[in-house]
Amino acid sequence: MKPPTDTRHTLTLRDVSDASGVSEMTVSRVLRNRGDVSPATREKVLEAARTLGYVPNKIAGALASQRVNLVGVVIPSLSNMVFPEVMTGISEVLDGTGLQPVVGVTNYLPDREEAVIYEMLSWRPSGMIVAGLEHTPAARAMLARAGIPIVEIMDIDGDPVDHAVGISHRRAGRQMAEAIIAAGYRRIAFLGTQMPNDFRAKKRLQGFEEALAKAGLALVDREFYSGGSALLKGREMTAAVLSRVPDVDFLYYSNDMIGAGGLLWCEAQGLKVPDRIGLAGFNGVELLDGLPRRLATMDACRLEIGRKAAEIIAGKAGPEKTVELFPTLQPGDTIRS
Amino acid sequence: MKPPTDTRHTLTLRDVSDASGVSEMTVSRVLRNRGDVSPATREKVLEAARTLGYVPNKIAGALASQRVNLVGVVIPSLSNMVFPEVMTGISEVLDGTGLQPVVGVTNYLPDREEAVIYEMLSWRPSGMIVAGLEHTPAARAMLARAGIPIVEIMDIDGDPVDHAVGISHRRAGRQMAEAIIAAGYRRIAFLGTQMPNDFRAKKRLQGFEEALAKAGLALVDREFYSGGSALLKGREMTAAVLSRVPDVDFLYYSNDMIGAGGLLWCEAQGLKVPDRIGLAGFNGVELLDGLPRRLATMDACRLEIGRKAAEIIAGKAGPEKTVELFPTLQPGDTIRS
DNA sequence: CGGGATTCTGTTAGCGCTATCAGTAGCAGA
DNA sequence: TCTGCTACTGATAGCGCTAACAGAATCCCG
Repeated sequence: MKPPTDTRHTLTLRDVSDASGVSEMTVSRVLRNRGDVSPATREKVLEAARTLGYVPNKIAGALASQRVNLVGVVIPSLSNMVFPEVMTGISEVLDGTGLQPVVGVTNYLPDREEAVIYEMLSWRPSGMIVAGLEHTPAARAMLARAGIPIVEIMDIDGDPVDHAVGISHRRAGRQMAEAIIAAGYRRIAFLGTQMPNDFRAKKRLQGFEEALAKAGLALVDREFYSGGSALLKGREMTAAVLSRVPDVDFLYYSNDMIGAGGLLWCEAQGLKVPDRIGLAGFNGVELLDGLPRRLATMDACRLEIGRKAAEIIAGKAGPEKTVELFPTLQPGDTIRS
Repeated sequence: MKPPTDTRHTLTLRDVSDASGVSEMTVSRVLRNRGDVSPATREKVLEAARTLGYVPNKIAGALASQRVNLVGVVIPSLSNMVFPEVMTGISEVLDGTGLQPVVGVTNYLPDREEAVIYEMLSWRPSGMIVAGLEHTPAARAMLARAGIPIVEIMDIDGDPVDHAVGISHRRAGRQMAEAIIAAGYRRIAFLGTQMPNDFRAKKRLQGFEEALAKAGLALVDREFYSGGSALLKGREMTAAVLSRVPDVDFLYYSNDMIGAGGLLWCEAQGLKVPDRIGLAGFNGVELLDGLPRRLATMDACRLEIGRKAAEIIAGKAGPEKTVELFPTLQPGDTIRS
């Protein structure tokens, strides 16, 4: 066993093979734990690899074996609490499988999404998990002919490329509206993000308005925002709505953060919640547990979505193409009962 | 120009070359925008690539060119607001450069970090950005001999492998303590995470206690938590401290989320903030803007850290090995002035 | 109008690894 | 002793792409 050659070129299998006196092939086998190698040889090789500080080149390995242990995950944003939790679910399941998630962020921009998908596919991952069902035609086409499992997550109201795991946002909106109406609220306003490409928020609003219409009602006001601290925006928007429509009796927020901001504002104003005014959000974020009063919400099954999607990629799932999850309404303390 | 061959094998340069009647090399040149190609040929090739739906194989390209446009980013967690903002800074700078960040999450586990670093290095990225200065010896060694720029971020109190960009957490803790003492508080408690591997929180506490000691003071109480909703934990811990030490007059939290929880709790209890009791957190998270009263905090320069780190990787920075940033203390409304 | 530059395209030889198959021992059973 | 295994190791041939150079075609200017 020769001493480590300390030249400055990056190490290859060849260096380990030289150092341990066996063929490159045998080193490769040891390092991948594949095929039979005698314990003595194995030890010798590991020792050499360790002292050299050898790190295999997966690029070459992947090219040779036509196998890449990467799973592309394409999501719109990391800064709202929802996707990190999806990631947690994905990691949990992938952890044992040798598969590794690689995250790409699109900022809700379709062109950016297309670019990210292209970039990821060019690394020939073993699977792709993409948020949403709406993509550019080119992106859809690329995914369709990639020849790997594709899972579109979060939403099932639409036509998936391959697999889909998620909830029906339209139905979620409808359910919330029904609960609100059943609780006797009648002058209802909507407060949400001004994001042309947040299709899921849009579908929730659609479902919500459908259910209102069915009950002969319509939104008495709506208010949109974009950017900034969601909590703060929630306060501001709530103030705006209440000054425009003082007798509004329910505020439906497109997400929990602005809802929480609204709730804090109402409390500070001394408005009686949920009697004088009711509130509801969407997502079921953990943050709500810490608020003085629990905001009504609907959990989006984020962890479970991540898990199921990863199971499909890992080949641990059944043959169903679409997995629908059912969010539960958490009435909290902001809808009267 | 032949019609697309619709066999089910994945496309290669060869397919595009066949379809467009030029050599593979020329196709490669067109697709990478490198070298001179006549406009006519270029158009022909692009057309063929487009209709075939060709996606280049970066694995092969990277192996051949010995260049990988990936930057490994290793961070402990995605679920606290701090790292997403660092990511934003990184993406901002990397966006124009052709470099792409790849995120790995360690959950504050050193062994996990070592594994993630190994995995990433095996893809031969162009650079690595790693949170923190504390790593396993093996991880440090791998980074040191990877032959690529390494940037350790967030913290500069220690010995970097290569570059470091961050703030001095020890100093941050000290500064906060000095401000608190100057404001006349004397019975000070600390509330933080029970994470043996959150070295930065630990350093802040050290600095904090040093400054207290210098003023002849010591913490009157300390309370730790792990897991769960930070906001909720903040409430619970605050309640616990106040019941144990009723005359405590300042609460120093290791992060803004638990601080916010504590603040909400104090308000709900009718405790006079900041006269009866003062509060401070750490991080400067956007969320605080939405609270009824602004928590005193210290921003951690997250965006700027991300930007500077990316600039170093992209070769857009000066030669300095360590970049120290200086957080500013934001007294908010929870320290008396 | 010829030498040399310029523009464009093709040929060749790997990048560092793994799949595949071909050995070489060693050993049990006939 | 020979056959037939099993256990182990090595030689060879790519994976799909790009660097580097070589050649062909065109152009420029004195």
